[in-house]
Amino acid sequence: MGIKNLMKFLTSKAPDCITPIEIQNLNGKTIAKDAYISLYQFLIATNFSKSNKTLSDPQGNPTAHLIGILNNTLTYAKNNIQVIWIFDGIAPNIKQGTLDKRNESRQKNYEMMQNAVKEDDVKNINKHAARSLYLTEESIRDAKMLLKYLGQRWVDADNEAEALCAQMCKSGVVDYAWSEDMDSLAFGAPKMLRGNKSLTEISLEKVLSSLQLTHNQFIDLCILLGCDYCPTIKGVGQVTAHELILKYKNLDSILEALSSNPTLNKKYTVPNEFPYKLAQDFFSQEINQNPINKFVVSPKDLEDFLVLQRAFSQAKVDKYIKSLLNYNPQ
DNA sequence: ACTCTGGCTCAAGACGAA
DNA sequence: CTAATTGAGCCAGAGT
DNA sequence: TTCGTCC
Repeated sequence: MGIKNLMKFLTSKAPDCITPIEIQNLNGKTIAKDAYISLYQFLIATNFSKSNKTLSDPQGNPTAHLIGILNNTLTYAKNNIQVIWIFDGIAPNIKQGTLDKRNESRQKNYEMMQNAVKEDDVKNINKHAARSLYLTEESIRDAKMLLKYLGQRWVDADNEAEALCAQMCKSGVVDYAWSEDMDSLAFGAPKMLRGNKSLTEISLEKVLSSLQLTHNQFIDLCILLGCDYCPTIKGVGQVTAHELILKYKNLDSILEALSSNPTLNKKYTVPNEFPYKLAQDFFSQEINQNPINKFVVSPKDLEDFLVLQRAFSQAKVDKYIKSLLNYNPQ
């Protein structure tokens, strides 16, 4: 996932492009937020790392991600920040192998959990429950429904949410692309945000000026470091990758140099399958901007859904709605 | 001496009562 | 046989 | 600041 070691590399080679930012300083700003990454964080943090207990309603529908959305929305509303949640569409072919593998592993873990349940093996139940965690269609539907009732905005991306976040930031629809994945920079987001409670801002302009690279050269650097869409050249890590690009200007020339220079060729071995052009195209493609779904707060729907259908405490939901309306007058 | 790699370990969200 | 997350940080070890 | 709870 993401660009391998990019954060580490930037921390050492371009420290001034990374700045901690207080949420108060985002007052009036708009953010495109990668929804799946957030929802997974909520699910995993709540279900996996702590008690291994799943938060759900009596019917077994997960609710951890809904709690996350509620807290998140209120925090942003308090600070006068507009969020547009971006949902992933169809995964690109280039990534399908990884996804299949993940799904298979989840499925297996789910079966193992069922077995553990039969044998009343608590330790294994927890273990495999955690590893079979995934966002179901129903969970996503719930999440979108909740965002709707909360008066939030969301967009379905055709493909990678990450890419659309970056595109929206590039085209000025939003001020920031929020993601944990450093791919956003490769996709060209001028400003990205990471983190939840303690936020970090990363400026693409500063990245490029510190590293003395154009954006296309930066994309080449990301490919050399390692991304989801292309293997890496063995022997080339962060330092060498940067040096090679500064010296040869682009990936084409680097490969040319490697193949024509026996010494270099021996040192750095390019894999047989090295579809770097596909990766380059992928990072620099124009993304279709799908329509933004926009809604208004609906206290009644919120109560029906959360209290009646998902077993949230009436008192908490009331309190929540009250403060949301307070910060977000209709 | 510098760089890359692999193996290891740890934490993983938000709130609020105490 | 075989089903065990992801990433980040840190350190030892190997390659140049 | 820590720790239990959120459903």
